[in-house]
Amino acid sequence: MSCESDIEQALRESGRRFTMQRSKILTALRHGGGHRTADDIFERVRAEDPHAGISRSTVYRTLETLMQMQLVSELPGAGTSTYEWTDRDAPHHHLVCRQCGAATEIEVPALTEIESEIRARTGFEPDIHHLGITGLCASCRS
Amino acid sequence: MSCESDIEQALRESGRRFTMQRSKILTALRHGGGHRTADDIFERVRAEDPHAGISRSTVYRTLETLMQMQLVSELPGAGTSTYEWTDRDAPHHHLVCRQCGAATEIEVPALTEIESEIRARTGFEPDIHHLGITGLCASCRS
DNA sequence: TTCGCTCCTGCGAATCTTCGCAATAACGGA
DNA sequence: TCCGTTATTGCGAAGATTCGCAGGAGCGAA
Repeated sequence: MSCESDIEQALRESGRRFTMQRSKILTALRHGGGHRTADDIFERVRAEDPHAGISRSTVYRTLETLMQMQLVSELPGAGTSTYEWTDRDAPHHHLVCRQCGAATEIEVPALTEIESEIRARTGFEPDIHHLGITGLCASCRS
Repeated sequence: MSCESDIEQALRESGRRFTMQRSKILTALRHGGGHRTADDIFERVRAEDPHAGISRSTVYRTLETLMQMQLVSELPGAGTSTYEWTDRDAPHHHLVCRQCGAATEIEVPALTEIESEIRARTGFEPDIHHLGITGLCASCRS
């Protein structure tokens, strides 16, 4: 799932359509790196091609769609959420400090077992690829 | 942490103040049961005593404060977040379907081990009492 | 009880996000 | 290539949440 045509196909297979707007949002998100806000993406797309019409609604709706397809994940933050391209090969989680708001990434392989435990017990298929875990960071604890 | 005076003390000990507004919000949240939206709480407090001034801002700020104290937890939802009183004696998590939005509760004792693993590895003190896990529910899978 | 330091609150404005609707455009089939 | 179906878009409005500021009120100390 790295090249754009794969995504195009994934969209088609799920009965969705591959549009110019989606393509640009995708690019902005994947090549923008790291965490981006919806507005960030909106401005980035608009800056690249001022003539290309794009609206904030579309950005939000596209992000919603990509999240449903598990290609993108959201990290709720104070005031504004950020979005991140999901790299299936390097699943990681976020530790978000409830005091200072700082977010750091972490890998927790053990969560995979919990994933299958939940699936077996409830029939619910959890996406434990990208969890937002709140807590108190090391520096705020002191 | 079940009686109101305990909460009053907890607030004081952390340098905060116990106010009329906080008391009412607390009551609305604890006796309202289950998941409540901010607006829900606002209306509930207002209905109980129309003369008591209370504003939406205060509801949001109080919820923020109570979350920092880990007395309340938030469950982000489509369009509106809901808040729930945290019962330390019965920790549970939420499985939220990314398709239909349905949320069910579940207990996952194994998460406790992960909690200490993260603490040991990073110095970050995670709150794994109340996780929102997205995924696909049993009925949406078929 | 009074005083003073701060934390809290209300208000209104700003921001972020969602929604409804009519117009548009993608995609499969003829 | 042309057409019809229907997902998607833009727009503007509505709803949800946060923010800044000035006034008000807790709570500890005297």
